[in-house]
Amino acid sequence: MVRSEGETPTLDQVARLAGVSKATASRAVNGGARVSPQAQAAVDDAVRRLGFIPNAAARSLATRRTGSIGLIVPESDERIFADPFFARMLHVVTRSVKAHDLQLVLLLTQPGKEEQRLMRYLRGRFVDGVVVASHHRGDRLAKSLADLGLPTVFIGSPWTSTDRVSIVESDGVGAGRQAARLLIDRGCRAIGTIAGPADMHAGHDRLEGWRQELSEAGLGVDAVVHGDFTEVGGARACGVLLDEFPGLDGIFAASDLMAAGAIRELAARGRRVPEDVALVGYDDLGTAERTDPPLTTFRNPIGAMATEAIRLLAQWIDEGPGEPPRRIVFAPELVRRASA
Amino acid sequence: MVRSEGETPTLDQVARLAGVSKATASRAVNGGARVSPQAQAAVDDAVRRLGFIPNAAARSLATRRTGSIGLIVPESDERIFADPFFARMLHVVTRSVKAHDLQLVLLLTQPGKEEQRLMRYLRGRFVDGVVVASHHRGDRLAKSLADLGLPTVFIGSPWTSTDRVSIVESDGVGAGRQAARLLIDRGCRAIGTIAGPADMHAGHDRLEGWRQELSEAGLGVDAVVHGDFTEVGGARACGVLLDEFPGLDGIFAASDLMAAGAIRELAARGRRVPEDVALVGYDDLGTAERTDPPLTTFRNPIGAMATEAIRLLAQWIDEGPGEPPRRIVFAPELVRRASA
DNA sequence: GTGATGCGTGGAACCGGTTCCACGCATCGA
DNA sequence: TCGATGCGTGGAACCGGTTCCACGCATCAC
Repeated sequence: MVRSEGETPTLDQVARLAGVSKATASRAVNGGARVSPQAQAAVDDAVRRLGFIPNAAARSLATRRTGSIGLIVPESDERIFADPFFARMLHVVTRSVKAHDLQLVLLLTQPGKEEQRLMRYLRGRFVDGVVVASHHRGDRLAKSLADLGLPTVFIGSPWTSTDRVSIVESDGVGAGRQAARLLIDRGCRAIGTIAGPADMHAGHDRLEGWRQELSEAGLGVDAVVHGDFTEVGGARACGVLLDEFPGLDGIFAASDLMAAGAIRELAARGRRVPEDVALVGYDDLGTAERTDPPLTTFRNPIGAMATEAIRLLAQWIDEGPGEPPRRIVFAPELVRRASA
Repeated sequence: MVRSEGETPTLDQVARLAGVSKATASRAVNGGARVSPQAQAAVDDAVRRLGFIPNAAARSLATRRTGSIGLIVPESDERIFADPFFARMLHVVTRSVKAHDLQLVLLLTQPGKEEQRLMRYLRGRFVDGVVVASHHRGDRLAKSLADLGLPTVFIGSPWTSTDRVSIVESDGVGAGRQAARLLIDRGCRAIGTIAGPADMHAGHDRLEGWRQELSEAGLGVDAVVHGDFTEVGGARACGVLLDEFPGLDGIFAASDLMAAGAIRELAARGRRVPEDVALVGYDDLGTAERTDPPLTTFRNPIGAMATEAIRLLAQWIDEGPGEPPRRIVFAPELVRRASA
């Protein structure tokens, strides 16, 4: 390289070395529409010789684009790391973001807390848009983001419904119904559920579907305990459930991690799965195959949701929201194993 | 707010509304050195009324600062999520970065792969500096970053040693020595080790210390198997070790996760811990307390290292590297529990 | 009363790109 | 031969801030 140490070459230098104007150099660097082959070659050569990389800030300032998007996860980091849901999510998002040639900025925030700080960051236009995963009831995030006019896609429906953000979600109600139906069909008559946190849609919807199906079948819907999507919480919830409803013969847990906890608790109390109590989980992210017995569960379409979310966001950034913002629903797929 | 929807107010508008020049408005917005109380008040008021937030790109362009730093983790995402090391690291880094009023950009890359893409990003000056955690032998990262002139702090020593990056590390050799000494002192005479990956300093150093201490004590140093820092890998390594050296009465595992695997394998073979085989781990990030028996281990000073790394980096960004870049070593602390 | 000092201020240059627009030139159909 | 067309090009404005510097004015010591 020609340039001296430490100095970052500018487009001006490239242009001069290539013997063209800054304008032409800029065009050549960006794909080269309306640039003659000779000019293109000269610029390419100069870029190589100088080791030129466009300055991000300057480019952002002119184009009003940063080329990066934020992933907001309003969740404590303990949960983020404990729950395979997020690992899987991050994995897919990372890959998908690369495919669109974007940079991912991970924005971890405690739910509800530090919203000021986050919004200040977003107002500074550090990112072109955001994906929000794991929304909680109290959060005013959806409205704040919409007010900001920032392209936004939620994975999982936000509580404060607004028609100014796009949403990608899975059919939790349908899964809840299917789970209940499956337990009913195998002969269970006293069916309980370990629901997710009441302040999250994922918890709410699966519970709602379970309720609907049982009600229509004329069965009781009182055996409900809310867990926190962790294994320990699942075990505890299962204990509470069994104390109150000793005759339970079927349980739907809103996540595999909680189901795994339930299995432990059931084993500790000498109840066999599925002979004494049939168990259905939700997620199918590895955990379900490793429990004993392996869990009958629903495959959470995280991959599809995350991919679609990034696609929608990229499209929105490029072409506008496409009136009105979209809402896309994926159906979780039942995976039968031994637990029910 | 006065402004119309969707339009972002600029400093120019603030200045006009406050009846001062752009220059004065800028000074007032940034802490207000050399600004009269009246001007300050007028600007503050205008900022509030317009809802002004400085445009990040423009500010970056002028100041040559972005206010964000990158955390590079050259590791597959499975490991990142499986190993509590990273969870803890990310937790501390996040908090520490906030304290310095910086924004964290998480840069996950496969070790060795995609270096082109990463370096292109970094050359674009999206971040003011980087912290690198978990460096592998093959990576040319240290040299590339140094060549770039980007403020860089490694957590854990890089292989390609260069004096142009700062390093924060823990004393792995010392820990290895202490572990060996402890096993010798409790009477072990056939001591093996499940080392970390040979391509990582964390693996190499702890092994080296173990070797030194045993050699000086006149004991054999042949019982070495390399694991991959995972639980499954630890169990497998332990199996190999026991097959080759059935008389083993002490093992030093370079991570608690691998030690946990070793406990499982030992149990499966009917060997009691610590009666038949004494076991020392490394990390003490929760895993060690939950094994049966609880592990004697070393507290990996991740919190201290991460905090110090961010502090060094922030200082470097503000005041230059402070000839020459620093190297800081923390001593892991022995935590005695039941396994040895 | 005078010159030195210092503070608050605004004009203007600057950071490093992108893009509008006008212009010159070659090509083409009539 | 002439005017219309279109392509490649460069000058210059622009994105939205920060900061250098010169200037006016009040204060102060002598």
